[in-house]
Amino acid sequence: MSISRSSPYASALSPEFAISGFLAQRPTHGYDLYQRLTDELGQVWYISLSQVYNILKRLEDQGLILGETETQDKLPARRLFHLTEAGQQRFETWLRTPTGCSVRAIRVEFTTRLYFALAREHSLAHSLIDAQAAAIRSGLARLETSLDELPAGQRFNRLGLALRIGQLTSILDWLGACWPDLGLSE
Amino acid sequence: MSISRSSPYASALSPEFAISGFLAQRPTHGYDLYQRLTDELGQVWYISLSQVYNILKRLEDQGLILGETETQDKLPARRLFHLTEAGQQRFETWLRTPTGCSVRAIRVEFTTRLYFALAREHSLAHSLIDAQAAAIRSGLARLETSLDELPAGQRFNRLGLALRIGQLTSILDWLGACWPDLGLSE
DNA sequence: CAAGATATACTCACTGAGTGAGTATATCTC
DNA sequence: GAGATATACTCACTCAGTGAGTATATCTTG
Repeated sequence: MSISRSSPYASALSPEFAISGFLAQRPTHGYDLYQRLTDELGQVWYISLSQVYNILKRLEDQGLILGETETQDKLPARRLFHLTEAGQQRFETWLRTPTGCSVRAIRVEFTTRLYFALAREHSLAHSLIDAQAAAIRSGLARLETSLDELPAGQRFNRLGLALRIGQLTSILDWLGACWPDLGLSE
Repeated sequence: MSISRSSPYASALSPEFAISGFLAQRPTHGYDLYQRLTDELGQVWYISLSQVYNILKRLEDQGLILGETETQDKLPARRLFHLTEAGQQRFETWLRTPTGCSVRAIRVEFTTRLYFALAREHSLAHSLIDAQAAAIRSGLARLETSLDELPAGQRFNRLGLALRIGQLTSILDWLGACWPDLGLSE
């Protein structure tokens, strides 16, 4: 019911904020959320129907969403979920906070954030892109320093670092291109 | 004890094969495995000590490894693990099977495989790199086809695909450079 | 030389990720 | 009229990953 201990996870590695985002647009039920996730964010999240229900259950237990059963004439009953005050606030905060510098986090979390920012206001999306690019540039600088400091003998760790640097650089390029790609250039 | 149902996971997204790999080199205990993971593969896997023990427990339950308690004079007792026949075979198979085409899988799984291949025989590592590059090239071709087929209206999914394509391309570059980087050119 | 940090070695209980099978009805298709 | 597909959700499970706790031995430092 309530959470005495806050979640141990960064927890943005699951589509829970995507679900919150859809619910922020309008209340809806699990089945529909699943469809929207696969239709609109299918290239970002690969998720199963039951996973959607798992997340809904957790969010409800944590008091971030609330569901009410709605019976229908012919079709199965369904539970309409909406964000609570707490859930709304959590989502708004998330929407404006830039992602950390892990490749996976950017690939899925930032992309999701961008999606909802675009649906909200283009200017928000624009500032998110800029902030994210800045975060990556500083992350890259740190990684490059680590690489310089890693002794040449640590061949394997150097290789791993080089891979991460390449990945981040390619994300940076993508960020630069994504504004025009969305057909919104200035 | 035994597993009636085989694991539902691709399961190479956890460091279990890294652990198996160290055990294939010589039997050892959890604490040492943790240290080797962080020292030698620290840029690939970021793992906690208890997670190592979790994995050891699972592998033992699945009959892939076997532990024997060894008491020491002054220091705490420890459990020396070694691969069973099944575990040995599983590792050898894994070591020779190229990774799928997900960015994360390549970043962590392939890199781990390369590490153990290098420790074994350079020629094995060489053929792994070639096979992996080929797998990525064909994955890239598929993604590019999908991108062509995605209607222009699906802006967001197109963007997601473009990101993945960029990531894979950068991995491909890295693969091309990694042989010389290891100081083993030719 | 005693107090405290660090190293050795592992256990336990927990939350959350993710899967797959199952349930039940309604509508669409051939 | 039979069978596939769509709507809508439940349940039980395995595995990922964290954080706190236990207990002893050795190293460090004032």
